[in-house]
Amino acid sequence: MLDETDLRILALLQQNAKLTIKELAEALHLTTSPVFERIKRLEKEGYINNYVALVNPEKVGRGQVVFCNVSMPVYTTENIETFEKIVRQMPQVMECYHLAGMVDYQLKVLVKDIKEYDSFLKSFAEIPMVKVHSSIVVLHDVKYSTEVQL
Amino acid sequence: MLDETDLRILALLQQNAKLTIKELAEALHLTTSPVFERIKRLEKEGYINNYVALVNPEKVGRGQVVFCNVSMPVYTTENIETFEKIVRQMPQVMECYHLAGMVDYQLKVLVKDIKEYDSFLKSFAEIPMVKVHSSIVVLHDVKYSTEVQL
DNA sequence: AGTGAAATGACCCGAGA
DNA sequence: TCTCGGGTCATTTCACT
Repeated sequence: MLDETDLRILALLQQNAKLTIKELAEALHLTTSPVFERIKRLEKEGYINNYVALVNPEKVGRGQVVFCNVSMPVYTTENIETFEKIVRQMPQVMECYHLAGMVDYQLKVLVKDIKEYDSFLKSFAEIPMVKVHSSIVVLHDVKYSTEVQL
Repeated sequence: MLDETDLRILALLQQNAKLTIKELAEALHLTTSPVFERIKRLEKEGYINNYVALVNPEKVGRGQVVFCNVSMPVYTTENIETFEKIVRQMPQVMECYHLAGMVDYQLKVLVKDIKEYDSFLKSFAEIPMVKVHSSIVVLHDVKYSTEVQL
């Protein structure tokens, strides 16, 4: 599937998507054509999902992270589907995972401050199939990376 | 600080960093020069941290997410600094937050499977100032977004 | 799978409103 | 701050190895 060159391309583009094909080619001791074709292949085959700009949450007033743990008392396929669809549409929810634990879901929510989290929770309480179990406030971010180990 | 045009540029680049300045200019009914200058300003002033390729974790054998909750029994500045430095260097740890809760830290760990998480935990156990409190296995990902609400 | 070259198009920087 | 125009450089394709 992937050879050493592909992995190196992925590693470099995960760190900096603005690298030019020429720069990548130099780093890999190749010309631009094979690098170009490999990138297109990695995109087409789904190794690269997307290229994005990472915005500093603090600078745009979304510096507070809160984890929201919710449980689903009536655990049906329909409830699961409906809830997950709603969550995917909530812009404050950056991440959501279905857990094998005491609570069913964990949501990572990005807000301006605790006051804004309070109003988020109120709107969240309208969703009938889940119950908020607990909220955990983040004191500070230690690490945030989008770079998958290869 | 930021006007409506800046916010629209940030929103678009968060969704797709491969948009050309020309495409952005068309979307905003401007010419390329002001768009170019605004982007440079947003980068220089720290609104845009980075441009990255998002790699599909499943495709490269890192499809299993596990949350690792750890506590720090001896809570000193030195222990905090040392631990956070170690964590930032661990490639399996994608995210780490200092919490205001029952446990002191939550780590989001990306591994191939539970077997690999087991070996991660063993190496983690060598770190003297923390104690693994619990591990929560993810059944499936519901949402993962890097797009901050503007 | 790779090279090298050539056309197309994007980026970037002036001058000017 | 914006528009316009042009020089420079990157991307993309193609013929060949």
